[in-house]
Amino acid sequence: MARTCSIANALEVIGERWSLLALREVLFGVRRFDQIAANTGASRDILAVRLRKLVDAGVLEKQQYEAHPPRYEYVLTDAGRELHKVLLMLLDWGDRHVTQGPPPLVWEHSCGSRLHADVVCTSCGEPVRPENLRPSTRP
Amino acid sequence: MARTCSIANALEVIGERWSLLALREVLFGVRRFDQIAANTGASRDILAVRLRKLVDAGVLEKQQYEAHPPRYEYVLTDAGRELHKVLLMLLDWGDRHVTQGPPPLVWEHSCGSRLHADVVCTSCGEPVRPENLRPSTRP
DNA sequence: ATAGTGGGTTGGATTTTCCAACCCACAGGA
DNA sequence: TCCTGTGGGTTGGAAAATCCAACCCACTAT
Repeated sequence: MARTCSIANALEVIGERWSLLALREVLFGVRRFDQIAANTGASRDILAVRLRKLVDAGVLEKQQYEAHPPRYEYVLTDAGRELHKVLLMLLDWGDRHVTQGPPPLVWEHSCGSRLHADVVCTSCGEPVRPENLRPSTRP
Repeated sequence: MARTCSIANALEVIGERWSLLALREVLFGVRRFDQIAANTGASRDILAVRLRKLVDAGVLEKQQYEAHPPRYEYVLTDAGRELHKVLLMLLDWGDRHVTQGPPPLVWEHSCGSRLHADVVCTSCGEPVRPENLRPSTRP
């Protein structure tokens, strides 16, 4: 039987094609269907399916911003905002190991510097390195 | 035109179905085709395609471990090992926002504690929060 | 009256994915 | 010798997902 783990569970929600790119756009402040479609390159029908699923999963919310005609825009829930860590790590990995040349997009941190993020162990404060971790299943 | 960014580039390499689960297995020390197939649930033909792509992309390497008959196992390259950060953030997000009940799988850090990771800004050392970052395109 | 906008939905073609079965080279046991 | 098992795949055909262009509807602005 396949291993149950929260990576697999997370990917059930956000692992389909276009989902993470749509969430990137919303995190960047793009809220509207047409702009999300244009900026991601997703086809409109699939994007509609993805956004519905993300709303159902509690990652996005539809907010009405106009009454007549009714118009909605997409905003992140708390759960959606927490995805910034996943996106940041993906961006970092892509910059280092996939993208040729300088990064086409950088993030700025409120401290004023261009953002470069480390993953550190909450207990000991040390940066996490792959050789220092191992999986263990719960009893 | 769609936005170019390293998130999209990264997803070109590792964003297809089963790729990240296969990499999770290799990071966990599972190296062989049959075991990766069993632990992920991927069908064998698709898994073969994914592993080939990951090898071509420089994320995995095939290493011969037996001469007659020739047998290979999959190991991570440096680029592949760097994906532990992405997987860790996905696991954390899944634990918090998708998985019901206690996490089915936890990681232990070499410092002895159950791993809980923070993302911190390399410059100022503060934990990164979504409201403190914004995208900026390079000139 | 006409054009444009926002947020979709529809139909049909194309691509992916799934699944079970098969293959091949070799090893071990009866 | 024959039979069984293992590791790492490949193949064929059915089922599902995706792509694309076109359409729709309610409204606003010109």
